[in-house]
Amino acid sequence: MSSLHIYNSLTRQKEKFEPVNPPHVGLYVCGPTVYSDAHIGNVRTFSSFDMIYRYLRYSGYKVRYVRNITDAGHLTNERGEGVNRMESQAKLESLEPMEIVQKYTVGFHHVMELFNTFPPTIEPTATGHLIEQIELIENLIENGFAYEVGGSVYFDVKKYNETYNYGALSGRNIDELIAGYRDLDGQDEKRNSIDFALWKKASPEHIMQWRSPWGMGFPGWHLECSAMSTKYLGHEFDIHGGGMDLKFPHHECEIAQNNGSTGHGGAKYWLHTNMLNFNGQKMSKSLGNSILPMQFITGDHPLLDKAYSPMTVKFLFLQSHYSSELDINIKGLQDAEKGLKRLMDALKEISNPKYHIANVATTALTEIEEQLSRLCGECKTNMDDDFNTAKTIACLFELSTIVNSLKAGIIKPEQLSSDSISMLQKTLNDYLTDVFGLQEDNENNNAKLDEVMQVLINIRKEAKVKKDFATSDKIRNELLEKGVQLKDEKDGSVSWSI
RNA sequence: GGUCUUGUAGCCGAGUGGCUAGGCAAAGCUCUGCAAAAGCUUCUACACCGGUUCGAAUCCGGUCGAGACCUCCA
Repeated sequence: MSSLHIYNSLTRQKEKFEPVNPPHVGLYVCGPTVYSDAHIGNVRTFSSFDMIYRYLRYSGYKVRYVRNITDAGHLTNERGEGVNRMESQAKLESLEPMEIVQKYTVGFHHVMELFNTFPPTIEPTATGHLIEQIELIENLIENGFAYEVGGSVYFDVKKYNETYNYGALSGRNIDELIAGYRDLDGQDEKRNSIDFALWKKASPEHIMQWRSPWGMGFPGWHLECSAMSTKYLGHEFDIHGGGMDLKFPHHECEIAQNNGSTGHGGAKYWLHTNMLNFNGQKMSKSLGNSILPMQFITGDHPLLDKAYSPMTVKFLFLQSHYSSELDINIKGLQDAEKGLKRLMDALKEISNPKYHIANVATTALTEIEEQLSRLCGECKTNMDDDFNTAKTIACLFELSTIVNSLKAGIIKPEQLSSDSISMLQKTLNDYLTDVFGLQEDNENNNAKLDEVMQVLINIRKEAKVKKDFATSDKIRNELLEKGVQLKDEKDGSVSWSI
């Protein structure tokens, strides 16, 4: 079906992508915890997986894309007294926990829509799958990989490691982990410091707690993803993704839970997207320097010089590889804005019907056609190589140069058959629109505004005919001050853009 | 401390041992009433020191620097 190769974190090498059950592909991505606003780093991760989802579909796969919503809250401190995140934030804001969940879920969806990402095909919540999670724990206890102590249940990592390899994904070994934990106190109930909670007993004041065979409590941090990926994608599925920061312990624990309960590790391929920095500094909730997506869009942040559209930010992401760390800064945003405009202008230009006239194909391909054909083919080759969007974009820029040369008359229409023109248009459109999910900022697509602009353009045209350049320049300059740029095109027409 | 990643031209950022990444910026030219846009041209780098090789940005070793995870985070 395709020659896609992806870098598998589990094996630490690039592998040919062979779905368990083609043409179907199961994709699971660890979603957000909805107890605060999603920040721009979250958006990078989910945009990356959106691109992956889109490209898999574009390649002909039928994808079930599951991305969870974590709404149950986790321990802030696994060794400590078990503060439920959802609950503490709720008290702070005097809201019901589920109100917070609702508020931030809606906000998250809104942001993802602004960034033009597709919703997953299933978006399960942790609280909606407590039965499955409890069943999973019972299963693990039965299989001897979990033990109950005083109303809590822990995963027995040492026991697990006798049969499986805890650390296969993250490259850690349990002896070192135990050694590393030694100086930390409060390992009261656990058999070993590295054991992790599957179910945590809740104290009476916890608002979010549920009935279980071990008493009232709440599920452990890693449990929901195992339960829900198994439920919707099966014991063995194709791709599991998430941010690099989840590799350990979260994904390592997930694999352990999967193996311990089903005998299978879950996903065949593990993908990790890398972190986003701002001005060279790590962006994180704990450092308090995270910029919210809406702040980019409004420009309302002391570190930003102006507003940047979601598409500009997304394009900046796509210009680097998903597995590379990316530093976001003003210069980069400005560059991305210009670069994206160049590509979108080229797409708009080549979509003009005037290029799509029946052109007789010559028997031999012209030099330009050969170059064009090569570039279009390379887009796929590059994407098949672990979703190399940066390289693909480089090809698209080169295709744009062909479009612009055509527009400028440097390349003559005779040099390109209508098939070549179609291929050029299709490639730009497919990758920009379908695979990358980039779109025109809708300000440019207002019909009424265009009518108004035509009035101004006509007045200016008349002034120009009369050689009244003072008036014509006044119109152009004052519009520019308002952020609208007029361009006198080669063919005598005038175009405008915001 | 442990595990891992990384160091590429003014900036960002791809790079499969030998062939121009690309974008932005800068300079020149062309086009234009002037602009803008666009086209062409120029600027050609791989932290440092060794090694392997006919040949290394790419592989290996070391040094120095940066970062991530090990603790809530995508």
